[in-house]
Amino acid sequence: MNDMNDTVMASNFIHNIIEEDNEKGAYGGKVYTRFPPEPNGYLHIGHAKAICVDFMTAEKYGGKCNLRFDDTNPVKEDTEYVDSIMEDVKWLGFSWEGEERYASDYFEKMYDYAVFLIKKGKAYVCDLSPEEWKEYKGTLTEPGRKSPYASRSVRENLDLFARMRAGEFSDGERVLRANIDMQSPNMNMRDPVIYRIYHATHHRTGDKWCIYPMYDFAHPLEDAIEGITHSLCTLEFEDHRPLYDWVLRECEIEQPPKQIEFARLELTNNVTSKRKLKLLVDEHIVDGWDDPRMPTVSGLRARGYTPEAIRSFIEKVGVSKSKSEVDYAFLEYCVREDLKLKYPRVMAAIEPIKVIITNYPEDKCEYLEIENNKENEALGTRKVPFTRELYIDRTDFMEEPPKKYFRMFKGNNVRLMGAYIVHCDDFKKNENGEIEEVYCTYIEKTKSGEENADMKVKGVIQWVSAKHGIPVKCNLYDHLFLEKDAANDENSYEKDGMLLNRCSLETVSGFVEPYCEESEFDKFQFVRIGYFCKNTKENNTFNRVVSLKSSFKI
RNA sequence: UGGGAUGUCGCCAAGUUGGUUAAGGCACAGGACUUUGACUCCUGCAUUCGUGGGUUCAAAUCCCGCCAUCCCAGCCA
Repeated sequence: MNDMNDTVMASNFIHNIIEEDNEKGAYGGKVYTRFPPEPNGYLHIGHAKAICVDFMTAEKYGGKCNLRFDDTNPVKEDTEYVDSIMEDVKWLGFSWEGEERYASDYFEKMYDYAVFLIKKGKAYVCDLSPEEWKEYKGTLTEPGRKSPYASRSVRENLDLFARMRAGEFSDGERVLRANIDMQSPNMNMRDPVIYRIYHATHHRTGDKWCIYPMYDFAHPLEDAIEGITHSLCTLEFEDHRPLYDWVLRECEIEQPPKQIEFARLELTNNVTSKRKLKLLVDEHIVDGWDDPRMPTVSGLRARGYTPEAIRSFIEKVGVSKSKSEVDYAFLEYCVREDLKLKYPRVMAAIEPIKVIITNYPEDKCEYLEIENNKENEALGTRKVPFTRELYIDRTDFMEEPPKKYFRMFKGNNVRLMGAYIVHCDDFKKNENGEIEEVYCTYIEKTKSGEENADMKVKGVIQWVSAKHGIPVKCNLYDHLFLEKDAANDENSYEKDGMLLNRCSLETVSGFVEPYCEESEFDKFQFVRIGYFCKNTKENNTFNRVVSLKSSFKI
């Protein structure tokens, strides 16, 4: 259709379904979706997929998307989460249709529908306790038996249900069940509970209600009330679809929405379990839900990831029904891709080692003009102070270089990015045998534009003036590596059934270039460092994106 | 023989009204370029579509059997 110019054809089976619907004229060609979180926690990268799928599907077909808080369980939910969810959705760049919605706003209507079902003989009040119900409900392989209360008269059911609402019964004493089929091989269809009693204060309706609808009853009605056409959800609700359709049919909804399930997003070495993320916060392993190492939307934001990068990631991953786990490297690729031309780049020495240019005057300071982003001239230049004492990244110097190492080592020449070519003469170690200082001499007239500038050197490294550099603390990794990856790491340890990689929790102190007054440093968000990776294959290099925001946070 | 779903390169994932050599991206490898070993640019990377049969001139696509994995027995969502 409109993707002649799209370089990437994102795979998405939902599009096919919608296009089919549109051809048949279903829903009058309209597409109306919704993102329906339960306000009981912070959003993570997995939710980001749901958000993108819901909003982008609507966007693609010129439709609308609601934000709806599915607040049908007062004991689990809190307004605390509502704000953070709205903030995260907005940050991802989406606008929902009108005001945010709340399932609790439809409680009265839902109640009416329940009464309607009772009148049709499609729902009954059941007095069985949860324990007793277990015996009636059967198992996965054995059919269930009808509740002895299923035969109550409509009149009695109406009366009892009204009294449930009136608060005459205590929690758990009675429920309203859908009257469907105890023989069904689908457990969801064996007379599921559609209303239960909770004498609890709801975060929005307060004490107005003491009966609350169950998800399976409430959700299809919420969708119907809002005029949703395509109700997108994750795979585990596949078994619920017959019930979803049953509710809509029995409630005689005219243009019933269609539930479509897709696989949730899993990332390698990341957890998206609320329980585990909460553990990290509670145990102070991280500083909070928005710690830059967390896979939460707010964590990603703090880490310096852009909404554009996350959206493009979700699009590229595609939407299908096969359970999958996407390589974290793919997310990183999308972030680099988005950041590449967008932001100025500054130099840094994350694990610093001091370099002294012995033939450079002690009191001299040159301000060298360096491009902010070689690939995007529009980002201009900045002036970076160059002095006799510098810091370079520890990985850019080696006492005993392996074969193809062509950065700094004794006897070698390297280019200090944007500055001189220097010759490494010697180095000094401290009592622990660690490299303490490296001594170099700069080669004259090798600055950009000077006559010896084209002198060939194989290595180019980053540097920061020791006098001017700004100290930062930085995570060794930009996110937590958990579980599988940690299992391969000798430094990993277990915490409440969760494997953590110690390295991922450690921070190092380093330096970044000073902000230059004229250059509005707040726009310099990212430091890019190419260096020898200590933790993967030897001689392997990679480019790391570090957010200064996250660097300062720790 | 509970029910539902999924299985295409290390990771995602097109392709499923059967029709030449099975898209694309990530990762990886090799080369060119390079004042970031990045970026960019070339090149390579599944005779094979979970598996065994069958139908057919022709199957990843149709049929049958089998296997593997995931989900379902909350008065959670």
